[in-house]
Amino acid sequence: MSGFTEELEWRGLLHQTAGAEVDEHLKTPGRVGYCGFDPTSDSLTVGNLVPMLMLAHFQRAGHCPIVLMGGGTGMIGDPSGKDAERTLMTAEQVQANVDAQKKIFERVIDFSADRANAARMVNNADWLTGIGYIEMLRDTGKHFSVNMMLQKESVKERLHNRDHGISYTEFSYMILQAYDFLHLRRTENCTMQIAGSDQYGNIVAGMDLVRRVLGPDADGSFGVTAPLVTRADGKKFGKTETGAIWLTAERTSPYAFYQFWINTDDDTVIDYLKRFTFLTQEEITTVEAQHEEAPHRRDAHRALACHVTEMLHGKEALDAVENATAALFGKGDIKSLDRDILGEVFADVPSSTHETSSLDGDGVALAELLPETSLATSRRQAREFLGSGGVSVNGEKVAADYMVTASDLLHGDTILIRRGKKSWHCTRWS
RNA sequence: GGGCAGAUACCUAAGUGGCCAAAAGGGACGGGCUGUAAACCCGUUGCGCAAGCUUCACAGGUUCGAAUCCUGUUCUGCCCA
Repeated sequence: MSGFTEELEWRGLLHQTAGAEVDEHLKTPGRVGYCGFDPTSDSLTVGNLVPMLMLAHFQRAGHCPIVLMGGGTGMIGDPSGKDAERTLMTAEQVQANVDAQKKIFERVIDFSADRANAARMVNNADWLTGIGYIEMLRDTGKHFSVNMMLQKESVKERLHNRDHGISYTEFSYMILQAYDFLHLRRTENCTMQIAGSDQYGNIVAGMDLVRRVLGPDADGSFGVTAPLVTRADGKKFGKTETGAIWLTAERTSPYAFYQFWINTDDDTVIDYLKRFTFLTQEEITTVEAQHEEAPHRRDAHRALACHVTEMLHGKEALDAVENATAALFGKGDIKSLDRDILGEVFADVPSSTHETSSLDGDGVALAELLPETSLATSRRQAREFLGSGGVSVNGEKVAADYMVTASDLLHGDTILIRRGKKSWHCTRWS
């Protein structure tokens, strides 16, 4: 086995390969492989992390990764796995999203030019938008059999779905993606396509096109897919009650991001370490042993959250998040934190502002304050939480009839309230 | 186009004149046990301190009284064409 596929294999990132003798092909360093990403948003989610990391491993194995931004195909929309027709985006929107996503890729893959196998980023809008319709039909469409296209799972599903159907536009998506592979083969000598398992059909379509156009004598082309990431409870990976987990701080704070990983199920945490970090097999074995020996220390969870957070948000953000975590969940005393640390720790926590004057005299009943925060939606609910002893002020549990007064202020302007074990809210007073 | 069935809280779903703010389960949330787990146990789950108020697709009507009966509207599913 080649270094690349072997690496993917033990990490649980290898689902299928396409093309004969992939391993043989990959024994020669400097091969070129690509993976496509959809610029339908200005960010990417943890679900996109798998193909990103596959490219990273491809690069680490000595090959040359290409990130293909689907600026052109993104204007069409892939029917795979979508139950409804996509709304089309404007060229400007797509370009803005491409620019935003590039920053994320730079965190995971090495684009620095001085490296021999530096990663490159290309945008298929550059070649797709210039092609004439007649040209496309003559040179490319010719090689596709509609009968075969109708057999594809992604198309079939939509064909049988009377409510949504599939437009001619989306039906053509496969041709465009196949064309990408051919184009990259011609211009970059790219022989490899990497993607999630749902893209297998599209990869094969691309390989077919390359073979038909370049002839059977040309060097082969290949594909590698990763399995779907699963969760212990069977729910979709990367989604929480509050929504998807994004890879940029603007959409998902580093704190929330870290929390997402640290809350990983015991049953999957080792799998995730393999898939989402660059830790070596030995390192993971060590962590696994620690985890089995003393699960309450949560070494595996911490290692996972720590590595992934550092990869995407940097060391500085990780430090801040770990400080915050220690203060919020550890033994740390909230009251003794100095002003700057406090500000940092609670930067990502929901907050609200209030009039300091209302704290004068007897102060304000906590039952009345809670509905004004993110912690309770009504007074009734607030009393419920207070009654069951689920609320703390500045880290200390309080009674149901607790009155918040000026003496609770930390550094003169902040009062921290916690509901339950994990929900924090920061009230600021002025 | 014709016929039939349905629309109840976050979801599934009971309720078919007063005892209904509305059963049950799931989910979610709080407490306990723990490891910021899992499993398990307890509790809460329209608003209000309360009297009470606003809810059962929407709009009217019958009645002392409606989620429940009547009329119309919208939407959904199924069957025939």
